[in-house]
Amino acid sequence: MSKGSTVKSKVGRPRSAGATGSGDPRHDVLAAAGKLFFTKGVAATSMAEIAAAAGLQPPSLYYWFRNKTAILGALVAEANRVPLGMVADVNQAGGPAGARLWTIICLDVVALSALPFDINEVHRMVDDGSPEAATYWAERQQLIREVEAIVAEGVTSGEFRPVDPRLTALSVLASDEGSQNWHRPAGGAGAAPGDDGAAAYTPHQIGEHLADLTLRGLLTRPSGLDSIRARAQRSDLLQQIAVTETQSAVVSTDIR
Amino acid sequence: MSKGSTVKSKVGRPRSAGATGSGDPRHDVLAAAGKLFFTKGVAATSMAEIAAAAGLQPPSLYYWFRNKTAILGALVAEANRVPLGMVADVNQAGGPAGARLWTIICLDVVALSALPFDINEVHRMVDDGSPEAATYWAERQQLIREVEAIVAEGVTSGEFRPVDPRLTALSVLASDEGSQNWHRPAGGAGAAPGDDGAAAYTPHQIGEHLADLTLRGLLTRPSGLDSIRARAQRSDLLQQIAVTETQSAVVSTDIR
DNA sequence: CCGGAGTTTCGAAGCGGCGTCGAAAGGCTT
DNA sequence: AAGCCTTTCGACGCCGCTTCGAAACTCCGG
Repeated sequence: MSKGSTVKSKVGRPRSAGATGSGDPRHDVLAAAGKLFFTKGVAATSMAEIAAAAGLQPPSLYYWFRNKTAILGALVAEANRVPLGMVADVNQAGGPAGARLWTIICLDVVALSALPFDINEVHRMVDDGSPEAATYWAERQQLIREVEAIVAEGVTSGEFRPVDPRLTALSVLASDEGSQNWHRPAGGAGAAPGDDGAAAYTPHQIGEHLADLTLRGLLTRPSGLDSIRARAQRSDLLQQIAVTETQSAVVSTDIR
Repeated sequence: MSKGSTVKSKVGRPRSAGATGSGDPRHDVLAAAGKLFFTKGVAATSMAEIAAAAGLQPPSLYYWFRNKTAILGALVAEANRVPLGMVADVNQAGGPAGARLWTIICLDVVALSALPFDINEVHRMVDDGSPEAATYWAERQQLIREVEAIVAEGVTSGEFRPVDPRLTALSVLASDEGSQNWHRPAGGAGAAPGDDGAAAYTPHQIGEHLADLTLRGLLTRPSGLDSIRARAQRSDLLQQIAVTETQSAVVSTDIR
């Protein structure tokens, strides 16, 4: 076994079509799959299409990935890890729970929107017993717990109303995940067929709106929202939004 | 053509298995499909399984429904119509925009939770050009517009902060649709595999929590939330929740 | 009682998607 | 030159949705 990725190797049977791509077939497959998942949706994308886009015949995909779910799994790995890392950064930066939560909501919306697929579609495809499914769900549970902890902290400090932290954390993530597909080409729930939809809004706008709405709903002293926004904007964490936005959609960074 | 539904007719070729069910095959198919969609999810349910549960062979399904999407479409018809009728009722009952919106959010969560399938799964399956898809999306657009109108009304009256009505309406519906699957048996995003999940909460609890959070985020005078809750609880509209909850899941009322 | 029309069901088969198997076609090492 | 390893592919099986045409029965008119 080897699968010498990131190395442009000349070993192995040559392709029927001339060699195309970067020299790292695994990366090419993920890039092709991400692009197709983005434009057509996951279920509507066939292995044959992915193979063709990657310059391979369909069976060759199974040398690099166990099955279609594994391809999705490799792309999905980002889906929780990016927000999780973000939460860690925000927590390390410190500050009141309100400011941290505001930043997290805003960044989470942008991060989810930047994914090459609708995260809701993933929740249905990855419900088998595969290993990547297990890690995905475990990481997602951790993300919920992290948000829950921040909410709980805000409640005990008196910064937030006495809400149920777990329920609130779930609500926050549900909003984020529900809004991330408004601007997708393939039948988004907001940008429905035959309608202008919500494509007019940028992920950044949506994130700020959602963060405002949620925080104002939580704060004991709603007038504190302005200072929270100010503090969050000052933090350089929001600068990363620009980065995340540009690298969007098409899996430019290599998946690992 | 006839398809004499609701009539227990003795015409037609007899079934290989003895005649089972209510005498209305169309209804039997929908009931069987609803039950299976609920327990296994839509994608994981095969036509053969639906046929078996309805006491038919697979091809016979296509006498009553054009295809699998049509079965889903018949079940989905409720998904928008119930909330739409509810919004009409609430608007007719009158009162300030805040109280109406609170009731709508709460009822919408309960109504969506009572559906025999995950509405998010529908958003992906019904993106073809079929007629029931068109009506579904049209009705959904109308639901968005109704909520948007209430928000706009609250904003102009000064009851709500000056938010973007459309963005807010989309956020509200996104939350509702994101939370409706926390208590489903088949891989809900909240009640994830290998975790206690959010199954502990009833749809009613979730709805009230979401309504509180959203309304408090919108109200110019957050302290008004208490009176809104009181007013909403007084309205007999909430009594319908009990009804909706009992008739849940399994498509007891005949679909038309 | 007979024959045709209408209704409902089914068996056989097509098609397209995912995934497997074993072999083929190269380079690399000895 | 002879293996060995890596990568790719062709042929194939299986399962899902769906179509087609015929079968099986009732009903009704004569």
